[in-house]
Amino acid sequence: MPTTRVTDIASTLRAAGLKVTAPRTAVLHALDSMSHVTADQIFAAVHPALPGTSLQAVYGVLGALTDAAIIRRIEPAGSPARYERRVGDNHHHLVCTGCGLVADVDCAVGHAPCLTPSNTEGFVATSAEIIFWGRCTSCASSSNEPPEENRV
Amino acid sequence: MPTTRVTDIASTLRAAGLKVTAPRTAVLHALDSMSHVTADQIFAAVHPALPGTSLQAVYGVLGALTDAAIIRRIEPAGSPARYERRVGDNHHHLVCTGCGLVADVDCAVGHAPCLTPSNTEGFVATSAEIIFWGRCTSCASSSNEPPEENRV
DNA sequence: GTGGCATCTTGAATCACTCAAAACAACTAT
DNA sequence: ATAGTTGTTTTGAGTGATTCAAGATGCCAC
Repeated sequence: MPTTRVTDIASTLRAAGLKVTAPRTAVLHALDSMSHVTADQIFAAVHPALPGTSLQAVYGVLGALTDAAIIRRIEPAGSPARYERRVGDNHHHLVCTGCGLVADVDCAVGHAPCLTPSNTEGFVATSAEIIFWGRCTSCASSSNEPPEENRV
Repeated sequence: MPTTRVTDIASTLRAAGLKVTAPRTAVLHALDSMSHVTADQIFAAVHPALPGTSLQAVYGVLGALTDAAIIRRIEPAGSPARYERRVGDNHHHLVCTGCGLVADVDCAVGHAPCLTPSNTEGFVATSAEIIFWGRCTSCASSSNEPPEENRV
């Protein structure tokens, strides 16, 4: 469970062998209150408190944190990459075809049942990624049809 | 099973209410011999026979065919969109993290077992998309580690 | 054969992201 | 505490994939 305390953020970074910097702390802090957000949204959240921070720095931070498995990157079709702090469990995502909202889903049956194609065609599969496409509450009620290919 | 005969391609298009044009026929024909290919690759395949065809036309054709559910678009993270002619069944994909190769996988357990989050958080899920990440035969044997983040 | 409208061509623009060089700042060792 | 080393960030530019727009073309219905 991620926490909001700066000290913990610092030790998380250090544990991964990463230097503790203001942009990194700010990005991780922002990801505690937002989830499934884009680099732009994170930048917008971080910028007021840390006006010197550049968008490229945010990209760099997100890349480093993703490589270190501190955060997870998800890339639904038609959407810019989104990031979340929940890592290490096998959970999946619901994506609204109307507004692009993303929600978490725990794998319904514990450990991935149909998710073991193992050696098909010589492939060695190492992980499975599932995206459920549907409509979120407000999109489902507000309009029955998506307003003109309003994709993520 | 898609067929190669031009007549059948024409009737497929007409059945979807689409006009039968040279670019569309050529794209569908190309997709009979290639699968999981990018717009660029399709353009390259189509261009020699139909030199007047533009890349934008290929994008347009692919969009129209995708909307008409004649072809399927898959967008693995980090890869440009890929297209395949196999539609209407629930099959999924293996993507090689080394070279980007994509292979089909039939859902191992018939009808999507862990794939029914149904109404989580008010979401109404309509379809599930699975991507298995792994290494293809040649990438698995040629090198044990991916050569420097050689992502799709 | 002709008209109407979908489709294609041409050209430009956008979005999300990456690359590169130089300035800077964390951690390490003194 | 201080200086050095090296990883990060800043600034600025560039790229790939895709989309947008205006006008020309050509498919199909009549």
